[in-house]
Amino acid sequence: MFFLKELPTRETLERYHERFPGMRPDVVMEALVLMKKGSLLIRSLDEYFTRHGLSQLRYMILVVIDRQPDRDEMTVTELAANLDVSKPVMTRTLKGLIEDGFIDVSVGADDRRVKLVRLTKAARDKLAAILPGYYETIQAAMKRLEEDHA
Amino acid sequence: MFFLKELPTRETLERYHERFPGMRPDVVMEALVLMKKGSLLIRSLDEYFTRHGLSQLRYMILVVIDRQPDRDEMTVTELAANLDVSKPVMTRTLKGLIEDGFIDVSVGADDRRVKLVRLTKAARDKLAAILPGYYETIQAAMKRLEEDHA
DNA sequence: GCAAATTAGTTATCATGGTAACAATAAAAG
DNA sequence: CTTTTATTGTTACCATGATAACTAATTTGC
Repeated sequence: MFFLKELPTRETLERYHERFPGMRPDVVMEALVLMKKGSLLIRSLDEYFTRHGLSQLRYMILVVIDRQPDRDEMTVTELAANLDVSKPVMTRTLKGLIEDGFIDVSVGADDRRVKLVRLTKAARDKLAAILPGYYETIQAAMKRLEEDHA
Repeated sequence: MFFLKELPTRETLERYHERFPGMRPDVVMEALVLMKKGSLLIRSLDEYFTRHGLSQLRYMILVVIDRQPDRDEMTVTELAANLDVSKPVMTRTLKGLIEDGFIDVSVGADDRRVKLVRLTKAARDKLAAILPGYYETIQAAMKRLEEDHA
């Protein structure tokens, strides 16, 4: 999450440039805008997911398993790597998805350490139901960003 | 935080466009890139702050109080509003800053409900020590983004 | 073929975001 | 003035990210 309701103005950054000559106002400004816009977008999506009993990560897990071209199951480690979260977070989040009936788990046939994670029909239905609103939410948030940050 | 190590390709989004005609691939693509870039930037900065015994929010609190043109103190509510976090989070974070000797607190003279939050010399020193590396970190992260995401 | 090293996943604990409900104080309504 | 309403900041608790340390299973090296 990035905060700062009001970013520093370009003038303020120019003034800082005198104290810190290595600081490039245009690059820093761009970075601040990026962080702020990204955070606002993420916040909009989080709200949308929460309203539908999911979260960014819970949703992404379902999508990533669903979008695989060849297989219909993934391991915990694969999911963690694909979604760039730690394995303990993945374990905990999957536990919730199992409890909610979105995921089935089986033990790997040849490697009994691995857990194979697969979507239930409920998950595929959920995804289909949620996707249009997901895109709408993104597009509405992007429009707001353009208007505000213009 | 936004995840997804690999964003969907434009082609994948075009294909989704057939199933969800309301979805505009260019807008969604731009949003995904924004969230990802913003998250990576925030992550870089978080690491930098952690290495220096701070956090995004702890740092921002110090900066925001320091950057005020006319006053040298702020209330808890003002800080929470300026930094777009809830008041309980502000209370807890200030507590840590007080323990670390970065902040002094006094009770409002005319309104005894408010707490006036002021920087110590240690905080101003910390800010001066940390700012150059803060800008370097941002600029290095931006460079990485340009290279990777080119 | 067995000991050592590696890997998959979990548990325990911390950090840091949120909301709900509260006490103390101030402001508004009568 | 006194009662009601609103505001400030806190406490208690939940959600979701992280790391460290663990168990169980597999692989590697001799």
